[in-house]
Amino acid sequence: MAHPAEPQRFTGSGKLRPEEQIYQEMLGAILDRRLEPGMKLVEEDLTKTFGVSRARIRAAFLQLAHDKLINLVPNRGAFVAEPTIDEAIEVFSARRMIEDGVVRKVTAHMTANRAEQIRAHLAAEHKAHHEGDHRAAIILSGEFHLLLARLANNLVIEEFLERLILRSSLIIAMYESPQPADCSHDDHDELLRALTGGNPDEAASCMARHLDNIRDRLQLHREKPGKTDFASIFGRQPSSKAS
Amino acid sequence: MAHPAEPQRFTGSGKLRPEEQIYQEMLGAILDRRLEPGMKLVEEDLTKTFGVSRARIRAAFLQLAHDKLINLVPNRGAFVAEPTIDEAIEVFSARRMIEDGVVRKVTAHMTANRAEQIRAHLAAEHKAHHEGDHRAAIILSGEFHLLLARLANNLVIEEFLERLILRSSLIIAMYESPQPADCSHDDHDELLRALTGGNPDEAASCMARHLDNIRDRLQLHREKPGKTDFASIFGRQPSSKAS
DNA sequence: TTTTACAAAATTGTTGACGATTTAGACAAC
DNA sequence: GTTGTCTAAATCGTCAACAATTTTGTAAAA
Repeated sequence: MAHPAEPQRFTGSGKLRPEEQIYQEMLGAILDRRLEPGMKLVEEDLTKTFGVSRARIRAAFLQLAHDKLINLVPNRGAFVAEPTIDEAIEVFSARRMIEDGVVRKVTAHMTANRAEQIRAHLAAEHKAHHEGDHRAAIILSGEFHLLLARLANNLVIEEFLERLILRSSLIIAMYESPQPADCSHDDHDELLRALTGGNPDEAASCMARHLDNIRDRLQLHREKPGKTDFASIFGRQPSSKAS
Repeated sequence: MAHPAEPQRFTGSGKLRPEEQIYQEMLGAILDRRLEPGMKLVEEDLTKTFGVSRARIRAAFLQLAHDKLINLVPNRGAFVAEPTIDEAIEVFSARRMIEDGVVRKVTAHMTANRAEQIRAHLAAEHKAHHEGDHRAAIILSGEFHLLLARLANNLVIEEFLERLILRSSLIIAMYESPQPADCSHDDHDELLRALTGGNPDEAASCMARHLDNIRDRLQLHREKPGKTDFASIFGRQPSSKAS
């Protein structure tokens, strides 16, 4: 059940059609927060940036919208998605479900080689954290979860989790606490111990705790400050004119 | 945590942009097998059928390709996806993982009202099966799983499972045994008992058995007959000319 | 009969332009 | 100071035509 070489990273490097190229590029930008929630994405600006036609940009938009990473508003354009609180809760709940199965499978099929892969990744995480490279730390933290999914040997799950991790990235960008308190790498250490311990139940509960930690560290109680949010006050989205 | 009214069905009926309209239409066609694996989808034919421009068709193609329901081959066009055996195995494996979590959640939060919803659906399934309406039976069978996902109260999971069920539909179309032996509605009965029994472990193992049943009833050992498949014989895709 | 070469048809890929809608700014009225 | 109205700019939505590629069909050559 070995998998062929595939673009397993967010930032694909192999030669792929410009279409996919742009999609990957924007994925990367969302992941490390160069694209912030709510940003307007003007088609013509993007054409200049990437040197392709509008049709190409449009195609990339469709893909991103399908993953809920941007919102496509008719006649208004594309905006980087602003996940609601409910959405955020559901995303983390979904991750708990998925990753529960993932860690169980990984625990059950652990080998020395796989353990070493995880250890190597953790080393990179610690290094980034030690050097104060916050951006790299965030990206590596996401890739840790993706690595586990890959070790679960299921491309379907892997791709799905990749999208959820990207959405998580947007959620964290919107709702993170003032003080980062990014101690998740400790959770990851604990996770490694559980994964190699051979007890699926323990590994699963460890992952559940970890995801709850991330979620609880967010400020999922009030809307993003900065703009008076009538949408939440009146319980409707501001997009549609009165019907 | 109530959810707003949303298009929870494959065949959306609310007024939506023609763009989405076509997408939903083709989803429906795949679900009840009017579109068979491998069929060529010519853009201009579709424009006449739906009365829209090629750009629209193209946009719909992108979405479908993103869900792995069609293949987009450069300069050759779009083809209804032909899931490989490995893909089929992974899809069912993924469903086992996801639906494990789903049934556990549904079991834990079962109410009289929810049980009644399931019962009503099962009645419809039995009716279709009794009347020999094979097409309706297949669709309802898929929607049973989707109903459980909806009762799990997580739109993320629900949408993901919807896509997996559609892929399953293609897989079944490719690899089903000569004799349908469509006794899955019995499995669904058993599942209802487990779900209302209050024991999550039992419900989960029941669902796992059900999905294994479906998978094992398929002929996942040899390629689809009918056309000599050089791609599998020589282990390479037929798209590229000799390099 | 089989293979090769070439031309014609069908199909996809790309571009640019035009119309429709929304947004931003200016200015008058209250 | 706020509100309402209008015009101009920016931006998106759509379409049709053209170019590039692939597929099909035909006929000549081995």
